[in-house]
Amino acid sequence: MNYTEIDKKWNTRWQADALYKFDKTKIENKHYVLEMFSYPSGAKLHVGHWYNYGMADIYARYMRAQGKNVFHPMGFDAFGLPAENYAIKTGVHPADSTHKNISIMEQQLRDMGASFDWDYELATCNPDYYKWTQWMFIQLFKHGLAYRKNAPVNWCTSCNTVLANEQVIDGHCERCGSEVLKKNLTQWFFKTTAYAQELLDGLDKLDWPEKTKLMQKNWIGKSNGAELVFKLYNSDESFSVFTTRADTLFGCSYAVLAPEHPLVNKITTPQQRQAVEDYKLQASKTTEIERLSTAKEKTGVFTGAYAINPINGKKVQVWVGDYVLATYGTGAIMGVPSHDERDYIFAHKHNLDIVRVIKSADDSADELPYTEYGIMVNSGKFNGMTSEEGAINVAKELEKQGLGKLVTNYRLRDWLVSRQRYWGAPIPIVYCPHCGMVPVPEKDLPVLLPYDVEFTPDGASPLAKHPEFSNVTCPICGAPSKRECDTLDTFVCSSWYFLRYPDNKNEDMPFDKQLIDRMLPVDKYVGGPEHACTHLMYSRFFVKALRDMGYLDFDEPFKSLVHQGVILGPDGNRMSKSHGNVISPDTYVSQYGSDIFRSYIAFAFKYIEGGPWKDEGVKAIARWYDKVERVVIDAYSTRNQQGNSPMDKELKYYLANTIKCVGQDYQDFSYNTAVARMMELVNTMAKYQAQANYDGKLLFNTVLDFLRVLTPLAPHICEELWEQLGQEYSICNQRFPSYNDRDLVMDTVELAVQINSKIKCRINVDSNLSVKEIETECLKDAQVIQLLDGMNVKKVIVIPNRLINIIV
RNA sequence: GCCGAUGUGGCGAAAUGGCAGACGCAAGGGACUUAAAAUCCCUCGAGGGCAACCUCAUGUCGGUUCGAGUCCGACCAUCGGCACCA
Repeated sequence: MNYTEIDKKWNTRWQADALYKFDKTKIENKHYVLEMFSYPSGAKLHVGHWYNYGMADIYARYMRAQGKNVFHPMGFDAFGLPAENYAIKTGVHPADSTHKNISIMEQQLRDMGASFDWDYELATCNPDYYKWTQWMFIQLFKHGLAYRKNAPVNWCTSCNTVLANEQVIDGHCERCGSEVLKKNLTQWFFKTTAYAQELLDGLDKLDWPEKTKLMQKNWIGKSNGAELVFKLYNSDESFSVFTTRADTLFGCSYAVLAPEHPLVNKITTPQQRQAVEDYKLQASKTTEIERLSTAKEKTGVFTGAYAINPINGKKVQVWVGDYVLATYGTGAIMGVPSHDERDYIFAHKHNLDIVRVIKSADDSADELPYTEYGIMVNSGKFNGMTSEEGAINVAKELEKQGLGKLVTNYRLRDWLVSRQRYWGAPIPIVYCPHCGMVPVPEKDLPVLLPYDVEFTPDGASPLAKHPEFSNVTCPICGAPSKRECDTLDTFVCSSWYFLRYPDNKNEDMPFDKQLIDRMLPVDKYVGGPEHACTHLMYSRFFVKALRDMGYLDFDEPFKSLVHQGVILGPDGNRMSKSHGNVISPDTYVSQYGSDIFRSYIAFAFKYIEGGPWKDEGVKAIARWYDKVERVVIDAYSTRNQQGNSPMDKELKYYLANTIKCVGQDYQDFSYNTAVARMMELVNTMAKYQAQANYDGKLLFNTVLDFLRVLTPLAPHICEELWEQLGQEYSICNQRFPSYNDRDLVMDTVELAVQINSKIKCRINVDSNLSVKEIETECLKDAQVIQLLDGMNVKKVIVIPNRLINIIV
């Protein structure tokens, strides 16, 4: 069989016949299968694409064969830095390179033979898409979920743009690896923190990998504690600190404000001003990396001011220190050196008091700092209380005096969405000298991204250098105004694309609510785990926000999620040009065809784990398909042969077992075992054919069912064989076969016989015997009697279909 | 440092607490062939024994159990995530 020719033959026909067309009239039976869409790079599809799209296609085809109305769209995440950086390097405009890449990649994806319905294609860089991305922004803005603020933000020195918290990995830019600085800038944020609790609670109900849910949970970082008010000594000013350990408040001997804390300037005494100013300057110049590398060193400067410990009225020094984060809690902490490691180091270095106020229950482990929970001491009327009780009671006591309250804090920050780059969706806001921030009226959307822009990155937004774009009149009062010239983070575009697919041609709305409420959530979402705290979190935020604004009626975008593993280079490193270890699927596909290639990657790896590439087995899979062809064609030629064989029962068993196991495996993305089961069946069919005078009709029917089972994995080959067997087009419309439970039961079954848990022999018993009967049968067995040799049988454990354990 | 995952033949990997290594690859032997390819058959965790068989083996050490790759505890190694989050 010429596999590459049949790829073409059938793929062309399937596309001409629109075989994978989603039936919009039967939404109640829909099954939405989605793979994370891809970035249109100029390169050819790589092994990773095949691993993601090819393998998920097996699932999609299986669900089709189960009678589901499968919705399986594909599109492109087309805005973003690579195209822009490519443009800076080569001068090719991002719009041109992107559109070209999309058409190349689309063709490659079509050639893959996956069951996408291309009618629903979308690309986020097209105005008819980003019009609605902008619309989303405006809705969020109107509901107070998009806002602008000046804050310390992450600045990538090489990309010349700000980054979201989620895009900073170990102090480096996730995209280019350059160092990230903290800068105070006015930027746009989405209020993801408004949904912190719901994002956390919703995780329980999701069929997602536990690991991923845990990552989101940790990222959200809920922590219960208290805010306590410290009044400044001889002043009307005060500040709050956040703590989870209000039980240690009696041990507080100082307080620290973050360098960016607004109160620092107000309270610093003239004598300390110079030192504090110097310290602040130095802190602002520190990169994330430097802060991390000096993590253990606790620097700081005394402000000269004193505050009052609210629980005991003690006067404590107020310091500035960069180990306190401006962006978490209140940007200020109480220093309790005796019971916090960092405070301990800080106090030691700066000669501050260390007062023990918690004791361990058993008087052991009394070294300071003691950071565990324990019993309160030196704490006035709270003495003797446990830390758990104390943390709540101290806060409640202070609450009575208006000096404290219990609060919950989250580590999650609001999502920074503006970028100082060109190739993204413009933020639809106008700044009017009279009216302030004005959203672009919806009828004027999209705010088109102009083509003729100077997009060399120099830290300023490229659009600001385009006067026709940036100069507008205020939509409200008509006064000359300026447009917002930043663009949106591409993650904004990808946070709602799954909502657009089902209604991708809608010109009046981003999507029709009636439709979307029936089409969503996505039933099976497939993509890499690297998006755990970015795309997957942002999308959940979008759905919840849209729900609260009344645009849809469900809570979660992705009901069930599967992460594919990563196929590494043969050297065990991630495939990359710089490692020189990139494997191209094309070499294999052009030699063996797409079915054999995807069968190989299905068989050779555990799907969710992946692993280093190796290709020793590709030939073996090709050989296996040759064998399949031989067996199938032979079976066809003997289909009318009358006869019977002692193997009839065995053949039926293997068919039933294959149908059962492979169906389950397809559903579980356990493709390697699915292939193994089908190999067993083919081996059995071949063995059966070698029998004299076998039942040709039985074999032929077995072959037909086998091809139905194999189709999701190898649709082209199966379609070709199906035709050769004179069956009606198309096998892709055939139902997945069912099996008879009776066939799964063999007449007799071999059981291992253990004596004191050691296997001694095996016996064959009738498979429908009860546990009791098996025991009797076994103890009657001559071999067993001999092995027992008159020993005293204490107990017999029978595990049906497995073994018998005789305890003597 | 904290959280999580993983660890099984020469290799990829299988195993609802129940015969460890399914299914393959590679390797070796054989059949067919003038020969090769293809195909088919056999062997294939380690060690011991003429043998029927025996002993040891799922990172290490313990534990629970009639029975542990699987459950529990401690440790080691690798990978991933978070990391001054008060």
